[in-house]
Amino acid sequence: MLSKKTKYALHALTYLGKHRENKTVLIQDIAEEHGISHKFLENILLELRKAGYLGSKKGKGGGYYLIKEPKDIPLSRVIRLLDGPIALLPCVSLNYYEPCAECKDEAHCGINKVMIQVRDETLKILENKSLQDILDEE
Amino acid sequence: MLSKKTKYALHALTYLGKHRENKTVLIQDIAEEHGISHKFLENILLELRKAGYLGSKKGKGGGYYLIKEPKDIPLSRVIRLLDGPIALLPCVSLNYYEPCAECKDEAHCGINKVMIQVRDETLKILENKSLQDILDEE
DNA sequence: TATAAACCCTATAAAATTTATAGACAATAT
DNA sequence: ATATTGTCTATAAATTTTATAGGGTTTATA
Repeated sequence: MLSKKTKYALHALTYLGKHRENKTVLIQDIAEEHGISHKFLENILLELRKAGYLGSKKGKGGGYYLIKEPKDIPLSRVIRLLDGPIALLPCVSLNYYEPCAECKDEAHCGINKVMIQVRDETLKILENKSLQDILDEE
Repeated sequence: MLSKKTKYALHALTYLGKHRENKTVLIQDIAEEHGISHKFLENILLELRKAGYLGSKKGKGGGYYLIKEPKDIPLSRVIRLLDGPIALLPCVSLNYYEPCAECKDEAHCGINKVMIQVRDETLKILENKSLQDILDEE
């Protein structure tokens, strides 16, 4: 399951995607819309900005806005950013690889091999779904 | 990522699958093979037995053994049993459904709709990979 | 029939992670 | 000037995961 962080990130991105005509959107507005903590959301939006998905403007009249096209924000990226690996095991993660302590010989581990296949197929799904797909459904 | 519980379960199932000629296998043997806690693994094997994947025999000469064909143990089942939902959000889980607090109107939530698609495609993968596939790779 | 081996079961503790909060700081419009 | 709004880092609270503990029950076998 996705963490609340990722879930809130998706809601925030969706909200921003639906309000692209506005120059900026307040954290507060998104937080209120979904009944989530302003401060918690703040940290999430900050991460999204640092990752290059959002722009921001400080001071009165400030706020956040999307700086990428919704079609260029795949779910895989959002999940990796906030939740970490998409792979089911550390030993098959492309971006967060770590060996599994309990595995003596990764090269001959059937679990490893199968999980690589699962990872590749899962990635295909999550790379092909983007914020645009979410917006299209709203 | 899978929990250690699920990961250990997969290792145990693999071990049992590779030792089907033996009548029984000791918890201790599996635990030692992978350097994991005997007691922790005990609880996991118990769950696998209660779920109908393993049989056990008490007393001297006892132990665990597979009672299902490896091809009839899909990854989806093992993951659900030990880790819970496969769906990325509670609101799209088939087996562990719960509404999302921050979502006002599930029927018109694009995130919900897209996650249903992701769930269905993910399920296809995990239902089609079984313990047999792991064994075939060893 | 005594004994040791092995799983059964429930409870609890420890560790790690996730979720949430706090508060001082910086930029900007008016 | 002042109020507004994002920035950033630290810490606390809550939850979940991981691990341990220990007394049962069953069974083979000497």
